[in-house]
Amino acid sequence: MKNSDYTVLLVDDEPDILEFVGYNLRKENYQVHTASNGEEALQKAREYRPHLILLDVMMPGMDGIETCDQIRKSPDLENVLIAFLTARGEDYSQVAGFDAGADDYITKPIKPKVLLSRMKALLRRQGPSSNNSLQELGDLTIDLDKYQIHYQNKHLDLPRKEFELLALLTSRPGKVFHRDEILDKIWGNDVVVGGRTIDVHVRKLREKIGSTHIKTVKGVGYKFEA
Amino acid sequence: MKNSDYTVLLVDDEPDILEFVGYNLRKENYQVHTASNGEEALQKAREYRPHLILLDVMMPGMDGIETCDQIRKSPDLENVLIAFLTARGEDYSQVAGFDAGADDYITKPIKPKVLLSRMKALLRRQGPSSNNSLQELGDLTIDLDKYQIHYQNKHLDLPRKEFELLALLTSRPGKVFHRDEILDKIWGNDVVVGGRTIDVHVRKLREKIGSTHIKTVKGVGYKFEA
DNA sequence: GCTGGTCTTAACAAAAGGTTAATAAAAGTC
DNA sequence: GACTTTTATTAACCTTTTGTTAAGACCAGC
Repeated sequence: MKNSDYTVLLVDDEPDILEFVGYNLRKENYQVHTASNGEEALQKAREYRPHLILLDVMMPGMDGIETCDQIRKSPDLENVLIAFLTARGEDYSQVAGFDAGADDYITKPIKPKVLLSRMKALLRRQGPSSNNSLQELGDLTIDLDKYQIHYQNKHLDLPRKEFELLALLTSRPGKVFHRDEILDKIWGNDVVVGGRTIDVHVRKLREKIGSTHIKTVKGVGYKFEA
Repeated sequence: MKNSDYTVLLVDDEPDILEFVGYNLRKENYQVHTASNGEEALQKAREYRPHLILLDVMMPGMDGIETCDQIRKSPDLENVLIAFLTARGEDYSQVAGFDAGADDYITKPIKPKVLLSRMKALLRRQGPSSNNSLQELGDLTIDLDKYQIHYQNKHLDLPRKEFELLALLTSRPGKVFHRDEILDKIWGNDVVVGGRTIDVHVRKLREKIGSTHIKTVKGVGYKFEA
């Protein structure tokens, strides 16, 4: 895996740092995005899915620790690497940082060689792993491989039929699936089940992911809405 | 995973350091072994298979960098975590250390809180994915070459089928493998075995590595979870 | 050909999931 | 507003799938 395959999100409120570090990273062919505060960091992390986030601790508004916390709480981001940047010798925040789930801690003033070495070590350890069987729908993430969904920061295993039904509906958000269509796709043409079977599964799903997502279209069928 | 599940090898030529750091680690319930030079470190690393080696850089004879190098060259040890201990501000050796394959770099004087936090971060990250013939999954290490696993500080030889099954499941942690898929990959398309064969192997595995790791997804198959 | 571990099978037990049926509620029709 | 049709909700029931066990078949190494 080459450096150019890695995306780094650089977060600092000082433009000088963004420029200096960004320059050094780009020189090594890393894909670099920047943010200058915690909120922006979260938003860009979701947008660009970086492999590594370099996160300044001291920032106005949401500081680095809190940002890190938010990231770790977000199921779709919880596996990203996070390295803090901070002034030397702040032992307390160093500990707090690791407790918040940081993977490394790099002291300012930043020396490019040291930074790059540490990054290499971190990224090497991470190894190549990516999950593109994920389907993201707002607060709901569906992992087709794992038969698992993330909802409100929780992982939830679903029974087979429920999962298949949800996966079907979410495969084309907004589209109404006729009851017959659902029966065909999930039960098969030949299998005959009673009229209320689908409803029961829908109900169980609604119990788990809230009743707003799956909408009834009377006389027709069901649809998923984000 | 508790601290007491982790084995740490502490290497320094100064007895004071060994005692001071050793005391602090043991207080946190880590399993600690010590060595006072590079040769001893290598030998004890092979003997105890630590999760983490804390390695002083400046030592008489074989220094830390070279020791690290030797460790990384040794196939059975190449995946162990290594953190260097050294006096502050030696940037050159810091870079050299990472180049030699270190995972972290901790400056003396050592502050127990900082050390413990860094260790925690390192050990936590060890969990997901690494790509050699050794696969590390938290408290479980799978050695594809040796048909052997390492679980809770013990080496365990597994029968072929059990091992292959485990290796398959852990090749993509979290992914559900359908029973058909398992049969295909381990028994081959053409071989026909009875319906309970997989279950029996799963049961034996669970007997050996605990029942939490391998999860049943009813109607679908099995998955491995750290 | 023994021998000891490994693998498969078969029978039964247990669990989990799926379906049904009865009833209530809601939406559509006239 | 009364009637009809469709969907929601329950909980009990039943089916399917998996867990467990022990016995015997298999196979490699000696």
